[in-house]
Amino acid sequence: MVDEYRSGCPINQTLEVLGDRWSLIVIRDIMFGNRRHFRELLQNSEEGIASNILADRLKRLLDRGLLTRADDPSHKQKAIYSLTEMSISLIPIFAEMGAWGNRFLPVSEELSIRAQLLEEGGRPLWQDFMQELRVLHLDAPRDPQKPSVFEKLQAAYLEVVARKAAP
Amino acid sequence: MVDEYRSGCPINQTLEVLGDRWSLIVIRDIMFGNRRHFRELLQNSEEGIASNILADRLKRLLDRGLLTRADDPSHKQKAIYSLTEMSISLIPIFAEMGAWGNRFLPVSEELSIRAQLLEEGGRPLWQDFMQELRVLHLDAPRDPQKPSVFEKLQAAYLEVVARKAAP
DNA sequence: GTGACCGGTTTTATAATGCAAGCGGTCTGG
DNA sequence: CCAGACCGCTTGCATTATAAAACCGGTCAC
Repeated sequence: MVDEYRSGCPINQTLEVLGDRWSLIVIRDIMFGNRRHFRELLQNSEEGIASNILADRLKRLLDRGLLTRADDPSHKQKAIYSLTEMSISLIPIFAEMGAWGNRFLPVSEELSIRAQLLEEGGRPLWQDFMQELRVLHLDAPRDPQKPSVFEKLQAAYLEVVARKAAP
Repeated sequence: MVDEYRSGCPINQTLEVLGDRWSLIVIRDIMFGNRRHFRELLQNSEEGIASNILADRLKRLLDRGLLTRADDPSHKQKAIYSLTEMSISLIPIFAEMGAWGNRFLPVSEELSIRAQLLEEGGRPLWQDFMQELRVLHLDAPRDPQKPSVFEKLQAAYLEVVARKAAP
Protein backbone atom coordinates (compact mmCIF):
# COMPACT_ATOMS: atom_id res chain seq x y z
CA MET A 1 0.00 0.00 0.00
CA VAL A 2 1.26 3.42 -0.87
CA ASP A 3 1.72 5.73 2.05
CA GLU A 4 -0.74 8.49 1.34
CA TYR A 5 -0.83 9.99 4.81
CA ARG A 6 0.86 13.20 5.87
CA SER A 7 2.70 11.28 8.58
CA GLY A 8 2.83 7.91 10.31
CA CYS A 9 1.32 9.25 13.53
CA PRO A 10 -1.81 7.37 14.61
CA ILE A 11 -3.52 10.56 15.80
CA ASN A 12 -2.86 12.20 12.48
CA GLN A 13 -4.02 9.24 10.43
CA THR A 14 -7.20 8.90 12.46
CA LEU A 15 -7.77 12.60 11.87
CA GLU A 16 -7.21 12.23 8.16
CA VAL A 17 -9.83 9.50 8.02
CA LEU A 18 -12.42 10.98 10.38
CA GLY A 19 -11.38 14.59 10.92
CA ASP A 20 -14.08 16.53 9.16
CA ARG A 21 -17.43 17.89 10.16
CA TRP A 22 -19.58 15.07 8.80
CA SER A 23 -17.98 11.61 8.73
CA LEU A 24 -18.47 10.88 12.42
CA ILE A 25 -21.97 12.39 12.32
CA VAL A 26 -22.97 9.86 9.65
CA ILE A 27 -21.50 6.98 11.64
CA ARG A 28 -23.14 8.25 14.81
CA ASP A 29 -26.57 8.24 13.17
CA ILE A 30 -26.11 4.73 11.82
CA MET A 31 -24.76 3.54 15.17
CA PHE A 32 -26.98 5.23 17.75
CA GLY A 33 -29.98 6.03 15.56
CA ASN A 34 -29.95 2.75 13.65
CA ARG A 35 -30.48 4.59 10.36
CA ARG A 36 -29.59 2.25 7.57
CA HIS A 37 -30.90 3.96 4.42
CA PHE A 38 -29.84 7.09 2.57
CA ARG A 39 -33.17 8.88 3.06
CA GLU A 40 -33.28 8.04 6.74
CA LEU A 41 -29.86 9.57 7.21
CA LEU A 42 -30.80 12.58 5.13
CA GLN A 43 -34.21 13.43 6.55
CA ASN A 44 -33.75 12.63 10.21
CA SER A 45 -30.45 14.46 10.39
CA GLU A 46 -30.30 16.62 13.49
CA GLU A 47 -27.67 18.82 11.88
CA GLY A 48 -29.22 19.02 8.42
CA ILE A 49 -26.69 17.35 6.15
CA ALA A 50 -27.00 18.08 2.42
CA SER A 51 -27.63 15.17 0.07
CA ASN A 52 -24.45 15.64 -1.93
CA ILE A 53 -22.33 15.76 1.21
CA LEU A 54 -24.04 12.65 2.54
CA ALA A 55 -23.47 10.84 -0.75
CA ASP A 56 -19.83 11.86 -0.76
CA ARG A 57 -19.22 10.81 2.86
CA LEU A 58 -20.92 7.46 2.40
CA LYS A 59 -18.69 6.84 -0.60
CA ARG A 60 -15.54 7.77 1.34
CA LEU A 61 -16.50 5.66 4.33
CA LEU A 62 -17.16 2.69 2.05
CA ASP A 63 -13.76 3.17 0.39
CA ARG A 64 -11.98 3.28 3.72
CA GLY A 65 -13.69 0.22 5.16
CA LEU A 66 -15.82 1.93 7.77
CA LEU A 67 -19.10 0.98 6.12
CA THR A 68 -20.47 -1.66 3.81
CA ARG A 69 -23.38 -1.34 1.42
CA ALA A 70 -25.88 -4.00 0.47
CA ASP A 71 -29.04 -4.09 -1.61
CA ASP A 72 -32.26 -4.17 0.32
CA PRO A 73 -34.17 -7.26 -0.85
CA SER A 74 -37.50 -5.55 -0.10
CA HIS A 75 -36.96 -2.73 -2.59
CA LYS A 76 -34.79 -2.69 -5.68
CA GLN A 77 -33.72 0.91 -5.18
CA LYS A 78 -32.95 0.71 -1.51
CA ALA A 79 -29.45 0.28 -0.14
CA ILE A 80 -28.60 -0.80 3.38
CA TYR A 81 -25.52 0.65 5.00
CA SER A 82 -23.85 -1.34 7.75
CA LEU A 83 -21.06 -0.76 10.21
CA THR A 84 -17.86 -2.79 10.12
CA GLU A 85 -15.58 -3.93 12.92
CA MET A 86 -13.52 -0.82 12.17
CA SER A 87 -16.41 1.57 12.80
CA ILE A 88 -17.86 -0.42 15.69
CA SER A 89 -14.45 -0.02 17.31
CA LEU A 90 -14.98 3.74 17.34
CA ILE A 91 -17.28 3.37 20.37
CA PRO A 92 -14.59 4.34 22.90
CA ILE A 93 -13.80 7.46 20.89
CA PHE A 94 -17.47 8.39 20.70
CA ALA A 95 -17.84 7.79 24.42
CA GLU A 96 -14.85 9.98 25.28
CA MET A 97 -15.92 12.70 22.85
CA GLY A 98 -19.40 12.65 24.32
CA ALA A 99 -18.04 12.90 27.85
CA TRP A 100 -15.77 15.79 26.90
CA GLY A 101 -18.55 17.64 25.09
CA ASN A 102 -20.90 17.12 28.01
CA ARG A 103 -18.38 18.65 30.34
CA PHE A 104 -17.18 21.64 28.35
CA LEU A 105 -19.79 22.56 25.75
CA PRO A 106 -23.37 23.88 25.89
CA VAL A 107 -25.05 20.60 24.97
CA SER A 108 -28.78 20.00 25.24
CA GLU A 109 -30.14 17.64 27.85
CA GLU A 110 -32.01 15.26 25.56
CA LEU A 111 -29.09 14.81 23.21
CA SER A 112 -26.54 14.33 25.96
CA ILE A 113 -28.30 11.70 28.06
CA ARG A 114 -26.96 8.86 25.93
CA ALA A 115 -23.42 10.18 26.17
CA GLN A 116 -23.86 10.40 29.91
CA LEU A 117 -25.02 6.80 30.20
CA LEU A 118 -22.14 5.63 28.03
CA GLU A 119 -19.69 7.47 30.25
CA GLU A 120 -21.18 6.08 33.45
CA GLY A 121 -21.37 2.54 32.10
CA GLY A 122 -17.68 2.61 31.23
CA ARG A 123 -15.78 0.05 29.25
CA PRO A 124 -17.97 -2.94 30.21
CA LEU A 125 -21.05 -1.19 28.79
CA TRP A 126 -19.09 -0.23 25.67
CA GLN A 127 -18.18 -3.86 25.15
CA ASP A 128 -21.81 -4.91 25.46
CA PHE A 129 -22.90 -2.26 23.02
CA MET A 130 -20.19 -3.21 20.55
CA GLN A 131 -21.26 -6.84 20.70
CA GLU A 132 -24.82 -5.73 20.06
CA LEU A 133 -23.75 -3.73 17.04
CA ARG A 134 -21.96 -6.79 15.70
CA VAL A 135 -25.27 -8.64 15.91
CA LEU A 136 -27.12 -5.86 14.13
CA HIS A 137 -24.53 -5.09 11.46
CA LEU A 138 -22.27 -8.10 11.07
CA ASP A 139 -24.80 -10.89 11.69
CA ALA A 140 -22.94 -12.07 14.76
CA PRO A 141 -24.86 -14.60 16.87
CA ARG A 142 -27.02 -13.02 19.50
CA ASP A 143 -26.93 -13.72 23.22
CA PRO A 144 -30.61 -13.73 24.20
CA GLN A 145 -29.81 -13.22 27.88
CA LYS A 146 -28.30 -9.78 27.52
CA PRO A 147 -30.60 -6.79 27.83
CA SER A 148 -30.14 -4.42 24.91
CA VAL A 149 -27.87 -1.44 25.46
CA PHE A 150 -29.28 0.16 22.34
CA GLU A 151 -32.78 0.04 23.77
CA LYS A 152 -31.56 1.34 27.10
CA LEU A 153 -29.94 4.38 25.47
CA GLN A 154 -32.98 4.94 23.26
CA ALA A 155 -35.39 4.69 26.19
CA ALA A 156 -33.38 7.19 28.23
CA TYR A 157 -33.41 9.61 25.33
CA LEU A 158 -37.15 9.29 24.75
CA GLU A 159 -37.81 9.71 28.43
CA VAL A 160 -36.03 13.06 28.51
CA VAL A 161 -37.83 14.16 25.37
CA ALA A 162 -41.20 13.21 26.88
CA ARG A 163 -40.41 14.95 30.14
CA LYS A 164 -39.37 18.14 28.39
CA ALA A 165 -42.48 18.06 26.17
CA ALA A 166 -44.81 17.75 29.14
CA PRO A 167 -46.32 20.99 30.52
CA MET B 1 -24.39 32.69 25.14
CA VAL B 2 -26.01 32.34 21.75
CA ASP B 3 -26.40 28.81 20.50
CA GLU B 4 -24.22 28.76 17.44
CA TYR B 5 -23.98 25.01 17.07
CA ARG B 6 -25.76 22.91 14.45
CA SER B 7 -27.30 20.83 17.24
CA GLY B 8 -27.12 20.21 20.98
CA CYS B 9 -25.46 16.82 20.56
CA PRO B 10 -22.15 16.54 22.44
CA ILE B 11 -20.55 14.51 19.64
CA ASN B 12 -21.54 17.14 17.12
CA GLN B 13 -20.37 20.05 19.24
CA THR B 14 -17.04 18.39 19.94
CA LEU B 15 -16.70 17.85 16.21
CA GLU B 16 -17.52 21.46 15.49
CA VAL B 17 -14.77 22.57 17.85
CA LEU B 18 -12.10 20.02 16.96
CA GLY B 19 -13.29 18.35 13.77
CA ASP B 20 -10.84 19.60 11.20
CA ARG B 21 -7.51 18.38 9.98
CA TRP B 22 -5.31 20.65 12.08
CA SER B 23 -6.72 21.68 15.46
CA LEU B 24 -5.91 18.43 17.24
CA ILE B 25 -2.53 18.26 15.53
CA VAL B 26 -1.59 21.60 17.05
CA ILE B 27 -2.75 20.52 20.50
CA ARG B 28 -0.95 17.20 20.12
CA ASP B 29 2.35 18.96 19.38
CA ILE B 30 1.98 21.28 22.36
CA MET B 31 0.95 18.40 24.59
CA PHE B 32 3.26 15.54 23.60
CA GLY B 33 6.05 17.53 21.95
CA ASN B 34 6.05 20.37 24.50
CA ARG B 35 6.24 22.95 21.72
CA ARG B 36 5.27 26.27 23.16
CA HIS B 37 6.26 28.82 20.49
CA PHE B 38 4.88 29.57 17.05
CA ARG B 39 8.11 28.73 15.22
CA GLU B 40 8.57 25.50 17.11
CA LEU B 41 5.11 24.40 16.07
CA LEU B 42 5.72 25.51 12.50
CA GLN B 43 9.18 24.10 11.86
CA ASN B 44 9.05 20.84 13.76
CA SER B 45 5.68 19.92 12.33
CA GLU B 46 5.64 16.30 11.24
CA GLU B 47 2.77 17.02 8.86
CA GLY B 48 4.04 20.35 7.52
CA ILE B 49 1.45 22.86 8.60
CA ALA B 50 1.41 26.20 6.75
CA SER B 51 2.05 29.35 8.75
CA ASN B 52 -1.30 30.95 7.95
CA ILE B 53 -3.18 27.82 8.94
CA LEU B 54 -1.20 27.59 12.17
CA ALA B 55 -1.92 31.23 12.96
CA ASP B 56 -5.61 30.72 12.27
CA ARG B 57 -5.88 27.58 14.40
CA LEU B 58 -4.04 29.12 17.31
CA LYS B 59 -6.46 32.05 17.18
CA ARG B 60 -9.50 29.77 17.11
CA LEU B 61 -8.20 27.60 19.92
CA LEU B 62 -7.54 30.70 22.02
CA ASP B 63 -11.07 31.97 21.33
CA ARG B 64 -12.62 28.69 22.35
CA GLY B 65 -10.65 28.33 25.55
CA LEU B 66 -8.42 25.44 24.54
CA LEU B 67 -5.21 27.45 24.72
CA THR B 68 -3.87 30.53 26.43
CA ARG B 69 -1.17 32.86 25.20
CA ALA B 70 1.42 34.72 27.25
CA ASP B 71 4.40 36.89 26.47
CA ASP B 72 7.76 35.26 26.86
CA PRO B 73 9.78 37.40 29.28
CA SER B 74 13.02 36.37 27.60
CA HIS B 75 12.11 37.86 24.23
CA LYS B 76 9.69 40.66 23.47
CA GLN B 77 8.45 39.05 20.28
CA LYS B 78 8.01 35.56 21.62
CA ALA B 79 4.67 34.19 22.72
CA ILE B 80 4.17 31.13 24.89
CA TYR B 81 1.13 28.97 24.22
CA SER B 82 -0.24 26.88 27.06
CA LEU B 83 -2.87 24.22 27.45
CA THR B 84 -5.96 24.75 29.59
CA GLU B 85 -7.97 22.31 31.68
CA MET B 86 -10.23 21.97 28.64
CA SER B 87 -7.44 20.80 26.35
CA ILE B 88 -5.68 18.73 29.01
CA SER B 89 -8.98 16.87 29.36
CA LEU B 90 -8.64 15.73 25.76
CA ILE B 91 -6.11 13.11 26.86
CA PRO B 92 -8.67 10.25 26.90
CA ILE B 93 -9.77 11.17 23.36
CA PHE B 94 -6.17 11.26 22.18
CA ALA B 95 -5.51 7.93 23.84
CA GLU B 96 -8.53 6.28 22.22
CA MET B 97 -7.78 7.82 18.83
CA GLY B 98 -4.21 6.62 19.09
CA ALA B 99 -5.33 3.12 19.99
CA TRP B 100 -7.80 3.03 17.11
CA GLY B 101 -5.26 4.34 14.62
CA ASN B 102 -2.68 1.84 15.83
CA ARG B 103 -5.10 -0.98 15.25
CA PHE B 104 -6.60 -0.06 11.91
CA LEU B 105 -4.24 2.27 10.06
CA PRO B 106 -0.73 1.91 8.59
CA VAL B 107 1.05 3.87 11.32
CA SER B 108 4.83 4.01 11.69
CA GLU B 109 6.50 2.30 14.62
CA GLU B 110 8.31 5.31 16.05
CA LEU B 111 5.25 7.52 15.99
CA SER B 112 2.93 4.92 17.46
CA ILE B 113 5.00 3.84 20.46
CA ARG B 114 3.66 6.65 22.63
CA ALA B 115 0.08 5.83 21.70
CA GLN B 116 0.77 2.23 22.58
CA LEU B 117 2.14 3.11 26.02
CA LEU B 118 -0.83 5.38 26.67
CA GLU B 119 -3.21 2.57 25.77
CA GLU B 120 -1.41 0.04 27.95
CA GLY B 121 -1.15 2.42 30.88
CA GLY B 122 -4.88 3.03 30.83
CA ARG B 123 -6.79 5.59 32.81
CA PRO B 124 -4.36 5.72 35.78
CA LEU B 125 -1.51 6.69 33.47
CA TRP B 126 -3.73 9.25 31.74
CA GLN B 127 -4.49 10.81 35.10
CA ASP B 128 -0.79 11.02 35.94
CA PHE B 129 -0.03 12.60 32.60
CA MET B 130 -2.86 15.09 32.97
CA GLN B 131 -1.58 16.12 36.38
CA GLU B 132 1.85 16.58 34.88
CA LEU B 133 0.47 18.78 32.13
CA ARG B 134 -1.25 20.89 34.78
CA VAL B 135 2.16 21.43 36.36
CA LEU B 136 3.72 22.38 33.04
CA HIS B 137 0.92 24.54 31.69
CA LEU B 138 -1.19 25.71 34.61
CA ASP B 139 1.51 26.10 37.27
CA ALA B 140 -0.05 23.44 39.45
CA PRO B 141 2.16 22.32 42.35
CA ARG B 142 4.40 19.45 41.51
CA ASP B 143 4.62 16.12 43.28
CA PRO B 144 8.37 15.41 43.33
CA GLN B 145 7.81 11.71 44.01
CA LYS B 146 6.10 10.93 40.73
CA PRO B 147 8.27 9.85 37.81
CA SER B 148 7.47 11.87 34.71
CA VAL B 149 5.08 10.31 32.19
CA PHE B 150 6.16 12.86 29.62
CA GLU B 151 9.78 11.72 29.94
CA LYS B 152 8.72 8.09 29.78
CA LEU B 153 6.84 8.63 26.53
CA GLN B 154 9.66 10.71 25.10
CA ALA B 155 12.29 8.13 26.05
CA ALA B 156 10.31 5.32 24.44
CA TYR B 157 9.99 7.36 21.25
CA LEU B 158 13.68 8.20 21.12
CA GLU B 159 14.61 4.61 21.80
CA VAL B 160 12.65 3.41 18.76
CA VAL B 161 14.16 6.16 16.62
CA ALA B 162 17.68 5.21 17.76
CA ARG B 163 17.08 1.53 17.16
CA LYS B 164 15.75 2.16 13.66
CA ALA B 165 18.67 4.45 12.84
CA ALA B 166 21.25 1.83 13.85
CA PRO B 167 22.60 -0.49 11.11
C1' DG C 1 -51.68 5.04 -13.87
C1' DT C 2 -50.41 8.33 -10.53
C1' DG C 3 -48.15 10.11 -6.81
C1' DA C 4 -44.99 9.25 -3.17
C1' DC C 5 -40.48 7.41 -2.55
C1' DC C 6 -35.64 5.60 -3.88
C1' DG C 7 -30.48 6.83 -3.92
C1' DG C 8 -28.31 9.81 -5.58
C1' DT C 9 -26.26 13.92 -9.40
C1' DT C 10 -25.90 18.65 -11.20
C1' DT C 11 -25.34 23.42 -10.83
C1' DT C 12 -23.74 27.30 -8.77
C1' DA C 13 -21.96 29.95 -4.93
C1' DT C 14 -19.17 30.47 -0.91
C1' DA C 15 -15.70 29.13 2.37
C1' DA C 16 -11.59 26.62 3.76
C1' DT C 17 -7.01 25.19 2.65
C1' DG C 18 -2.41 25.39 0.81
C1' DC C 19 1.80 27.55 -0.85
C1' DA C 20 5.19 31.11 -1.22
C1' DA C 21 6.70 35.40 -0.32
C1' DG C 22 7.09 39.17 2.66
C1' DC C 23 6.95 42.43 6.96
C1' DG C 24 8.40 45.33 10.75
C1' DG C 25 10.45 44.68 14.93
C1' DT C 26 14.07 42.17 18.10
C1' DC C 27 17.88 39.93 19.59
C1' DT C 28 22.82 37.93 19.04
C1' DG C 29 27.68 37.80 17.76
C1' DG C 30 31.45 40.09 16.26
C1' DC D 1 27.19 49.53 16.03
C1' DC D 2 25.65 46.76 12.58
C1' DA D 3 24.55 42.51 9.76
C1' DG D 4 22.05 38.62 9.78
C1' DA D 5 19.23 35.37 11.97
C1' DC D 6 14.92 35.06 14.25
C1' DC D 7 10.10 36.56 15.99
C1' DG D 8 4.95 35.91 15.18
C1' DC D 9 2.48 36.46 12.06
C1' DT D 10 0.01 38.66 7.22
C1' DT D 11 -0.87 38.97 2.27
C1' DG D 12 -1.96 37.42 -2.32
C1' DC D 13 -3.32 33.97 -5.07
C1' DA D 14 -4.61 29.26 -6.71
C1' DT D 15 -6.87 25.11 -5.60
C1' DT D 16 -10.12 22.33 -3.18
C1' DA D 17 -13.97 21.37 0.02
C1' DT D 18 -18.51 22.52 1.51
C1' DA D 19 -23.17 23.99 0.94
C1' DA D 20 -28.01 24.90 -0.78
C1' DA D 21 -31.33 23.91 -4.11
C1' DA D 22 -33.14 21.94 -7.86
C1' DC D 23 -33.51 17.95 -10.32
C1' DC D 24 -33.38 12.84 -12.22
C1' DG D 25 -34.86 8.28 -13.87
C1' DG D 26 -36.47 4.28 -11.89
C1' DT D 27 -39.67 1.76 -8.43
C1' DC D 28 -43.31 0.81 -5.49
C1' DA D 29 -48.14 0.84 -3.24
C1' DC D 30 -52.63 1.87 -4.04
